[in-house]
Amino acid sequence: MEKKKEQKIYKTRQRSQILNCLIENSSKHLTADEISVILKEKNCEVGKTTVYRSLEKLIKEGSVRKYICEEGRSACFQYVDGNKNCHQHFHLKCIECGKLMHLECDYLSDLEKHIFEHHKFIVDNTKTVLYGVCEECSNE
Amino acid sequence: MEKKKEQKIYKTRQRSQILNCLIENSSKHLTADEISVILKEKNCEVGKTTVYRSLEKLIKEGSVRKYICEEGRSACFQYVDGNKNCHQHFHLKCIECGKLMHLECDYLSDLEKHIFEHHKFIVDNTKTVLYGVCEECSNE
DNA sequence: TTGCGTGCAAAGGTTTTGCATGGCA
DNA sequence: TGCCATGCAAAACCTTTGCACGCAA
Repeated sequence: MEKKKEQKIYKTRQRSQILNCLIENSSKHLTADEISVILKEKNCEVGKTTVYRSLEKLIKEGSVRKYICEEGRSACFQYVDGNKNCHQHFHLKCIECGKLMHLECDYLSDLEKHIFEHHKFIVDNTKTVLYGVCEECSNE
Repeated sequence: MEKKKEQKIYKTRQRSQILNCLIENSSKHLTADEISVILKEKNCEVGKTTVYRSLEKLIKEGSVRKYICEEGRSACFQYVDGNKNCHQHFHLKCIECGKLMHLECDYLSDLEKHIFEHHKFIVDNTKTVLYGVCEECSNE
């Protein structure tokens, strides 16, 4: 059966601190390890296993997204506010400095439409990151 | 010194078989492990270490590209014919069936231009893959 | 003969799993 | 009290590195 039995979700110190950390850093992609380090610095130590398991649940809930980052050695996570329509924009990530940019732009919304209409492909910008070099880094 | 001394490249059985394998599968993204398995099935066993080291050199030469794939557990590699201008197109990858599509399309070349002009970001479509769902999979 | 290439074994790094214990409801 | 959550340790993966030997030129 596809039906997975509803599981109750308990509210715990660890889970709220992980979520807080993601919210405070919602302009960035964080790795599981970075989350763990940030929390440790705040004296809110949380085991790595717990970080991974909490992220998994948050992803299922839809409040966090998982990205595959440039170096591919580790995944990155980012909070997305379910209320803001973060589905409507793309992300650019600089391969030099790691900066992440959210791109709100009509042209890009058209892109999705174009690809769907002309190439019959439904782009999922939840999973898509455009890699390249940002302005500052390209000035070097 | 930045100057790295020119290294001679030897022609070996392993290296040609790896390259052949990539060429024969140039419509797909292959992981290092998949390459190793394909070669084993052809009775051309090549050590994994060698696969990784050869890929590294092919990437430097520019005849192979490395992508970060969806599941993020392993990198994917793909042969690119230096003569065809593979820099001019994007790749779409279906997250359901794994199919990879090459998108030759003026609209998309404009995309790069747009992002550069309006957002000051140089997209590297060598590293960029658009994820989503292909036509066949979306019919299910 | 020279020095790059190969492959085994081991190391390194990230993520997952098993299991006993902790803690929310 | 019932169950989910936590965290340690260990396993599972992917990739890189060290080293001795193989082999192209």
